[in-house]
Amino acid sequence: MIDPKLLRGSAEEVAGNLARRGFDFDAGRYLEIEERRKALQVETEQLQGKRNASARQIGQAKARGEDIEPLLEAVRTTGERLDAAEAELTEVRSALRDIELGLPNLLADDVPDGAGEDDNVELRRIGEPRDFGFEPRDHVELGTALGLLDFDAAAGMSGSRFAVMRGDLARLQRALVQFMLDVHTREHGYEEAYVPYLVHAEALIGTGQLPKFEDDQFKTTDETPFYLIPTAEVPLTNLARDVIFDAGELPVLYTAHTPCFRSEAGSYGQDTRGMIRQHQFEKVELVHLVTADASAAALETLTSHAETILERLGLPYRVVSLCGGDIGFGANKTYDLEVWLPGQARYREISSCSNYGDFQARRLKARVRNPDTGKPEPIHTLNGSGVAAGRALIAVMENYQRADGRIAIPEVLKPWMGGAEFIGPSD
RNA sequence: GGAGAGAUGGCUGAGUGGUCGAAAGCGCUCCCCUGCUAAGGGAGUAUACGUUAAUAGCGUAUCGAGGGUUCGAAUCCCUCUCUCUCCGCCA
Repeated sequence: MIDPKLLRGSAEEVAGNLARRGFDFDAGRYLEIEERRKALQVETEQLQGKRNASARQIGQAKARGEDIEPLLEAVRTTGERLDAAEAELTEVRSALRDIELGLPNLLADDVPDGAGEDDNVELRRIGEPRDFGFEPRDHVELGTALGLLDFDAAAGMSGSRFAVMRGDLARLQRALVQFMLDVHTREHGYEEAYVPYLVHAEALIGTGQLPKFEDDQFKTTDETPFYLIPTAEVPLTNLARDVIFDAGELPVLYTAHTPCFRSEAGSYGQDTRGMIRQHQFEKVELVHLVTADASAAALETLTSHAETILERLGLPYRVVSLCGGDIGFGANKTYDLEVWLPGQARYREISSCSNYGDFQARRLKARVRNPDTGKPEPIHTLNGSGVAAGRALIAVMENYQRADGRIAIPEVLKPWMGGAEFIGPSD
């Protein structure tokens, strides 16, 4: 949520910033409703004050044993006027809230201009795509040939966009998760958390997935439905809900491994082959809760933590700064890490690291006490994948494949693979 | 799933219709006193919104959430959520 004070005071500037995303914010209409709200609120509060004063008088008169009937008569109309004003105020407030919840975050100044994916700016490339000396296969071919990856079985029970993994391939994904969690908790200072995978709508509103992206979520049919988390960002960031931190408590760094569930509405035909885009996938998530002045630097740190994983795995990748048109709803700035996939001969997103500024914090009422003023102020939140395990698995399969179809095991994963050198039939 | 009890400020805990945003204690902050320490005295100590140059005042709201009764609700009524105890079930 954008600071309402900023919206009121600088609606046109806000509209200008949001236009960089291709988002059309009708500042004039917003200000009109806001004016109405202000007038109604003043009126309502004056009437409440009048009513309170009268009630007090009546109480005192009654205590003195006086006749209160004339006083009651005097208040009679106040109540009706108050009810009417309150009803309209509620309506106007709700309209304002709908607008405010629908507004994406302001973009940081250094976000590149552009309309879509093609306008993203590559910042750096790390590692060289390997020269295989043979035509590299994609993960579907590799996994299926090994008998460890089975889309048909998954389709039989759950339909498309699910996969079954077996044996050493399933184990390799677990190894990736263990490796990532250990690096982040032991070397990067994160606290590991185990969190709910089913959350209420409020939690998703807090992080910005709702109300705008209802269609992307899976949810239950309960009267108050549960939503399956699309990312651990949701439960981890919600840990800060309604919290007022002392300045000394920040930064707080959380990590968690969870499955993620996405309905992938509107992505029909995209990435239908393989495990790139699934309804259910595993991810290790990183979340930072920081003070406002620290968030820009924290984005660099968080991104470097995700990069560490790719570097240790020996996977070639590049870092891209998303342009205004491609950046997510709640983020003010985003770096994507894209890993090289030999099977597709292109870089594909494996981590997205974003600074949300105070956007989520306002929705969550996540605050920090300013040590100078003593007043609570919104914290800043950041999150990034560190990294997506399903896609990391694909990347390892494709980058570590051998001519014989077996898959070498990256050095750092061997402790979790029983010391084996490769996945596949032994000779 | 069944039965019962509860939810009040940073914490403990009073408060069953009227000056209660809320006693008291603890904690915390500042000041005074005291030649260290301990003890003592005083003041302050929620959040949001509005008004405002103001983190000064003033107003409004908030005692789990939402609705209702009333001139007036922490207090009465309804619905919901959560916590605790017991029973059942269960990994």
